[in-house]
Amino acid sequence: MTAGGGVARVLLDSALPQLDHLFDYRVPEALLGEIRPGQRVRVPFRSQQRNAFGYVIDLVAASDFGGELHEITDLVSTVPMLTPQVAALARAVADRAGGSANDILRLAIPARQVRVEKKYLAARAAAEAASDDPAPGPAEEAAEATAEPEPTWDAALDLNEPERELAELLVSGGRVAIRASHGPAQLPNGEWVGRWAADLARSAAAVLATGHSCIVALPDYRDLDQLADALDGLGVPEVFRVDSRQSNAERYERFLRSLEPAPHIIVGNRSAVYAPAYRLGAIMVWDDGDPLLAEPLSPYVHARDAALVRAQQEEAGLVFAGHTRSAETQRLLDIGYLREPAQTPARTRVVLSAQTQQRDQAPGRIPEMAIRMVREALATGPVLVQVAAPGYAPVAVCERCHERAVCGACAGPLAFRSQHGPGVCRWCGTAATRWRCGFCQHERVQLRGAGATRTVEQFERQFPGVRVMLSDGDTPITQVDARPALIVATRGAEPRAAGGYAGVLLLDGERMLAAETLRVGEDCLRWWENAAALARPQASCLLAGVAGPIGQAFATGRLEDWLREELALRRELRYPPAVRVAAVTGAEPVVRAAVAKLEGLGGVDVLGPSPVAAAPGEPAGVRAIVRFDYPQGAEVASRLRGALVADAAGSASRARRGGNRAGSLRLRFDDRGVFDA
DNA sequence: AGCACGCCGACT
DNA sequence: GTCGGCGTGCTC
Repeated sequence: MTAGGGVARVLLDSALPQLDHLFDYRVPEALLGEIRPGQRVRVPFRSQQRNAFGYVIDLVAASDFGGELHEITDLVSTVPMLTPQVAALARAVADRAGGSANDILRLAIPARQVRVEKKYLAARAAAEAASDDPAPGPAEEAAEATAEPEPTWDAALDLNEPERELAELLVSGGRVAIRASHGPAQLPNGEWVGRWAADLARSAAAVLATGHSCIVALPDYRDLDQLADALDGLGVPEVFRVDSRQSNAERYERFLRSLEPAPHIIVGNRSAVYAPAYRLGAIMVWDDGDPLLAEPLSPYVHARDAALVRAQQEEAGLVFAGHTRSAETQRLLDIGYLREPAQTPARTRVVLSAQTQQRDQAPGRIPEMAIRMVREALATGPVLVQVAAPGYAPVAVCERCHERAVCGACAGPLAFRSQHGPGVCRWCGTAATRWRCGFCQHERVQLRGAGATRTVEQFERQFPGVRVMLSDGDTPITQVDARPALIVATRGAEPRAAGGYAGVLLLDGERMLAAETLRVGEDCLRWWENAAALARPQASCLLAGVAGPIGQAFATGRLEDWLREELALRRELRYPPAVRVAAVTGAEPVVRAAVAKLEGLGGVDVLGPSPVAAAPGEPAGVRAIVRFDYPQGAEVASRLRGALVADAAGSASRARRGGNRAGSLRLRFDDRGVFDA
């Protein structure tokens, strides 16, 4: 607009959905040539006096905004913190999930630390002054990116042929699902990690060796530790760790270094998928079925989905690796979006003992076959015993025939407080005062599932003189040594053993399978498989009390057989991941208005709205669940987002009168627990 | 979020 | 005629 003056398109820091678009500002004379895309700026907003912060997304010659432009007030920092790739990613991911780009940027960009930044910039300036050939700054990335990639680190290590081939496939945009090998691996410093970590580290290193960056996202810090140690063992430089345990200063320093135009490896938790990466070659996600990879903050985007979007946008490779496979990953394999490389991963021998359990009459007793296995294994090393997490309701079975006790009215699960008292149906609430087994007419139930502490006591009695340790959520153990011992662990809290376990016993499979969730089967396979992977190569893993297709799938390792059946069922019933879902919550009229916007869209159906319990500090509202086919995703998200923006306008005045803004519209896409109680 | 604008009822 | 209630909508 102004002659000679550039126009900056700015994304403001604001959680308001109405402000989630670009605003144009004039670049003042004093800042001409200084302002670059990605920088943080201060701008006047809604009056000349009040200010807002934001990121410069683009610089253009003229604005197509009708009104008069204000001028940028200040340049906050010369560092272009928001790379064009991350900006595009935030926009696309937010659009897909009905959220604001700002919500994603909060995960992508750490809080600025002025001291850290000054120190970093000073060190860089000094390095440039000392060298004839100044290192290019982040701003020159675009120019640099057109040059041929030059490996900064050539593996002095012995990357073998399959690893190099995989890396080549990935950096040219290949997408794969990998079942990782079971068993342990020893690092040069003598430490033991999972073999999966050593293998994944080599794959990431192979990507780096091609001159590309690689991002690896893992669910929790224990996984992260193993991968970071494995990379360290390989002597890979330029590994940046991103996790929630770092101090703000540390995190910001890593972030600044990852903005530099040099290939690097990012190892981090779910938000690592948003990290800046020079010349991104591949994104790897470990164990994508782990709920920790689902972001708990709005717009609740799962790292898997963000990785899918980012790999597509940057034409980077994509790896979903794990001992097991999520239904989502299986679906992507089935539709041909992912490929499975030809390989036969090492796998622990699995044995089922369902029959033994059936004959075992005493409640809560450890099956005879399991006792034998544990005794033999204890002769050579530590033995892992996996039990259900505390808080799991005990399973009620017929005392005589061991069939599950179900409600006479609706066949739902019965909850018993004691062996003798009456049961209550967890689905329909009917009290089963005179329960009778539907198979053998016996009248008494037995409660299965003892809890970790009781299991410890049982093993202490059964194996006098043997060390018995407990690792649970409250007091987790990370690692145990190679000496014989019994380690009782709640699922997910299993320590790893130096050299691997001599035996693994999965004790509460039946009880875990009784959880009333859509994903119970997938979750169980993941818990069992991850425990089995902790065994040493010659050892075996015994799963007690589980038969049927899921037991077979686990015993043979052919998880895909079970997953395909499961997916077929979900397709039939329109459950995710066969379809996508969005939960629409708020006051009834608001939810109805939002859902009404979807009328006439094919491939979309709506469940509800139905009342939901009042959240703390909120009045009871309603929730509708929208189910839609994948191709409708963009349209559904944009229409619901439209309803959200409209509601936000009204909600301000409602809040002034009513006191709070309760009842305003909330959206949540692809919530894995949306169908669970 | 705040703040201006604008459209109805009650007043000097 | 004008003042001011608050619902509606915009913020470059």
